[in-house]
Amino acid sequence: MCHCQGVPSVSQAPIRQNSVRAHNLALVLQTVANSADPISRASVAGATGLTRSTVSALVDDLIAGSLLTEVDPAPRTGAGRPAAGLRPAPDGPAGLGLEINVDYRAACVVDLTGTLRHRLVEAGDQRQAGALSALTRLAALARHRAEADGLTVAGAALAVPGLVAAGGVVRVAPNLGWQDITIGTELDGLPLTVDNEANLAALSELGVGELPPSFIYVSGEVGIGAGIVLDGSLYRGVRGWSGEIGHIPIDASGPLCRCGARGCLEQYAGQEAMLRAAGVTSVAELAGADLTIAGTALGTALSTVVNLLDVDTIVLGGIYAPLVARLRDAIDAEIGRRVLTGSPIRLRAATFGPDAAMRGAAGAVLQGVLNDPAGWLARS
Amino acid sequence: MCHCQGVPSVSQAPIRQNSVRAHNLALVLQTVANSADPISRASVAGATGLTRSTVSALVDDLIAGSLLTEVDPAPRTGAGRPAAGLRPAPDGPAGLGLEINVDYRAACVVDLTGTLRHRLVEAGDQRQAGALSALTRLAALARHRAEADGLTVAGAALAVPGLVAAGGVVRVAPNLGWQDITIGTELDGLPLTVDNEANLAALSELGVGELPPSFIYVSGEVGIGAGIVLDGSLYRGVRGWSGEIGHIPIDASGPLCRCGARGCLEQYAGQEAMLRAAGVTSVAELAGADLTIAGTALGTALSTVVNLLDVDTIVLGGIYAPLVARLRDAIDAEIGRRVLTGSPIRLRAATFGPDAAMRGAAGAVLQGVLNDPAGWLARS
DNA sequence: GTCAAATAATTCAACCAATAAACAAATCTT
DNA sequence: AAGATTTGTTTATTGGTTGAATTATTTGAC
Repeated sequence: MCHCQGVPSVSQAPIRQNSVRAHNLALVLQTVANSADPISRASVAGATGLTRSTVSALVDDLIAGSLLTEVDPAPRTGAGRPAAGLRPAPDGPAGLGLEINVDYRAACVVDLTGTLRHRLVEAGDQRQAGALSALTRLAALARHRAEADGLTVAGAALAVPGLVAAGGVVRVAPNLGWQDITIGTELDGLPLTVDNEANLAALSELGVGELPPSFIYVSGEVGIGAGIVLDGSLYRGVRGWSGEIGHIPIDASGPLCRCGARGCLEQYAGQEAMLRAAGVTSVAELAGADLTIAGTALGTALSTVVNLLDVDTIVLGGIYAPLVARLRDAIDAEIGRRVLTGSPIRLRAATFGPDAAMRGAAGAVLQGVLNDPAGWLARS
Repeated sequence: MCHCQGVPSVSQAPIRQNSVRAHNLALVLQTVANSADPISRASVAGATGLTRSTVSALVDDLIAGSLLTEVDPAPRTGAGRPAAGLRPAPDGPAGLGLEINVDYRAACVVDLTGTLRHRLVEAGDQRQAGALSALTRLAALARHRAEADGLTVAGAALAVPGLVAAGGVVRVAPNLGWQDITIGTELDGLPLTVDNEANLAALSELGVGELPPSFIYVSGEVGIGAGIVLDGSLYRGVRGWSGEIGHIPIDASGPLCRCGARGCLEQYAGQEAMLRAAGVTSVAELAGADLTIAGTALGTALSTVVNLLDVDTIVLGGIYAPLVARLRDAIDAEIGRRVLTGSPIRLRAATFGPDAAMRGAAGAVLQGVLNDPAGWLARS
């Protein structure tokens, strides 16, 4: 019948008075969290558009719930009563970030201030049976230490190098040899989310520096994956399988790829291809090699991504992070040639290096609290 | 300082009581608009989660503002007082959709029920000076006719085959020979938005049929563009230049493209390439031709898009729309080979054919009203 | 044919949360 | 020491939703 008006863009849920408070609690909490320095109630009111009295009431709730704390007033500027500074509480909820990869498992705890409180890494081949229960033990240890600090772990997120479907099901993780492994949505009573390693690594960059609203995080490992952040939030795709850029065709007559096609990106910029081209055996040795071939292939593939999505920032992570200086020229040249709009692209190395996925996982948990502090406060 | 929590995902604006009403008005209006049949206040309450009394109050406002009307009750089912049916009003706000292309200009008026009320098309080369003022006259005529029907034109949107920046500036429209043309944000006192033709055409598909939340609209014309709809809303990119898929590399040793690279998609599936390959001179004759080369190239490029964005629906528009049957096999084969996740992809022809961009433009205006009915009601 | 049951829609008192304005607190300026 | 200035709290008011009671209108049963 009526075609043209499209699907609703207003969220499906009704707004009641409760939702107003929930929204404004999140607004106040995030305003404090995104401020570099301690910030006063009055400044929060100014930044959000809420009145000072409303902010005071909301802040009272947030302090009572250990989401904010008052700190000593910032150095004062002029006349007037000195402000009480607000900061995210260092002793409230914390995020438990987990990662499992081919040759290590890891867990970390990050508090609301963004501080890494604990970091546990265990090397070793994870392609064995029992890897998951070892990870569970590691997670329990990290949680125990966090709770000894007075933190309350709000949830856990696990980064996996593979395709993850809803409900914590790993459809396939080729390098781990996993297929249709159900990890579930709970870990020792803690809510658990499982997500692709590149997606969570991309989240770790959100909030770093100048906050680009949209960017692509490219994760170079054995395969090549991408985390796509659009307008400030991670885009996961219909089934959660976005960002598979490893098989963008570079040259139809190129080398045969394990996927069956010829000349995929992975055959030029994948870990093994780069090692082979450079004639070395370890990733560390790549720092001294000529990476023009890989850089050009990456630039070609990223041109397609930029032409399609019009993003202006690309973050290189995984094995690429320490190699950005050597890759930049070839990538820039190719993007300059192929991106029609001539947009300048900012290319930068991942901030957290090998910890990116784990840090992003912990950050994802904390995001949940920041986006719904009312739900956190209402927990029994 | 505090890194990991990321940018706020809660909208920056505070919610006050006004916003509650504004949101719920939109919720009720959209619930009615998205219902195939007339729907009762009670059903709206059930669907939205609001109470019947709240819905009644909101509906009163919407009816008073000519956004909804009561119609005869639907065939009743059992006992009880019969419901009064609600429908979008056919005599309220309307959207004015405009399009300018190489060889025609067009205007249409669509009302809130999705009905096309007027459609004006003028053939002729638009690459001349004065094309814009001719379009302005056509728009005025369409508006005049709509107002003679008792409609109130809420705004206008113009589809242009080129890159459009903020503020109604056409950065470049190669086939029109335009460069840095400022069209502005107003047309005879009406709010005007200017957007890429493929973007608006994509919007025309939103709300058709089973409402896929994410899809790609591919517009085949002289060049090839794409409109990207993710999670129910159009993704425009950082500068509004998303969807440039015409120059995805298909074969590094292929024919030289006007962009300077070799083997771009446009060289296989662009209008001129297809005509040349088929040995015909008009688009209509393509219906009888072998389109395997174009289909394979399209399939290769779309595989990249699907691997990157994990969308499950692709709509083929422009010159591709009537050719879907002949293109499908080659596209499907290529996607089947190259999309690693093995996801089934739905491929379908555009619903509105050559009117897609114009209809989408009108729809975009109506979307604005549907998303902010309170703003519409508050106009003086 | 009348009454009970069922469903739709409206009315009204209660409640929740934000607002605005007045007030209290703490510091700076002169 | 007095006034200016800014922060933070208190209190009455307002807007908007809720929930229960009420009215309206039909079907079905006796």
